[in-house]
Amino acid sequence: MIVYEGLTSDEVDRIFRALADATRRDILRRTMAAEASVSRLAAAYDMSFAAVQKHVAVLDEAGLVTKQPRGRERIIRGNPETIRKAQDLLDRYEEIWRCRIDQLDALLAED
Amino acid sequence: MIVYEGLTSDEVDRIFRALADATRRDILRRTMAAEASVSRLAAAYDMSFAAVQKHVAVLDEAGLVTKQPRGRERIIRGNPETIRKAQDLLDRYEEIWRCRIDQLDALLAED
DNA sequence: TTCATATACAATCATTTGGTTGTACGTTAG
DNA sequence: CTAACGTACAACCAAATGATTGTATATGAA
Repeated sequence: MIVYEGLTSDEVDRIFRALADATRRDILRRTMAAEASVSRLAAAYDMSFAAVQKHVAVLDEAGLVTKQPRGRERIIRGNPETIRKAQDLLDRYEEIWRCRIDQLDALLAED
Repeated sequence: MIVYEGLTSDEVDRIFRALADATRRDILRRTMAAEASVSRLAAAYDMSFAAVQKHVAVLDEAGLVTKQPRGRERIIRGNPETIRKAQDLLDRYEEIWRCRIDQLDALLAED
């Protein structure tokens, strides 16, 4: 069931859910600035490697980062394309609001 | 602990978490287009009134809608201000990415 | 006043989430 | 080859989420 921007409702769920955690947002920030391996990322946080690994998986399943094998490492990179899709979704809500205001203005202008 | 745009990390959590559910996004869409009471909203979904009431509460706590008493009803309106804040947050990630690309370009230009 | 409506809120329950530890496997360095 | 490193994944646990039903309270209409 396609909803918008070629995204299903579940995919949108995953994107916003992935963004709803401070650790994941920080991982996203880091990997947008520079690629990093999972273990490199894990070193930055006060939690187990497996926990960070899971956070990366959530971001990956949302399409917010990509995971590319390189030797024994997995290189994580932020994916600006999905960020853009999220922005487009938010734009729609603003647009809906503007339409309402325009209608109100039109109504008032009838006087 | 202020993070950005006058929002704490918890507040950002709440905004994205609230957006990570199709029913809540639909409530947001409706209330951005036109104000509605909780019972009016509840009539639109195949779930209990209490469930919809909870979804509205999640949106309210995130600041994505406002709840204003009017008689025995509560009038719900979408709040474009918080949508804008979420957009600003996403803008930052794109900006971080652009900086990385600029640095790469600069590096390549050194030849 | 009386009754229906709109909301609030508590208790409950199944599922998901965010974390842990432990084990296994592939890869690189010595 | 062996040892260390990086990752994958399963099992487990506490807490949060998304839904339910039931009860209480306030408002509006008759």
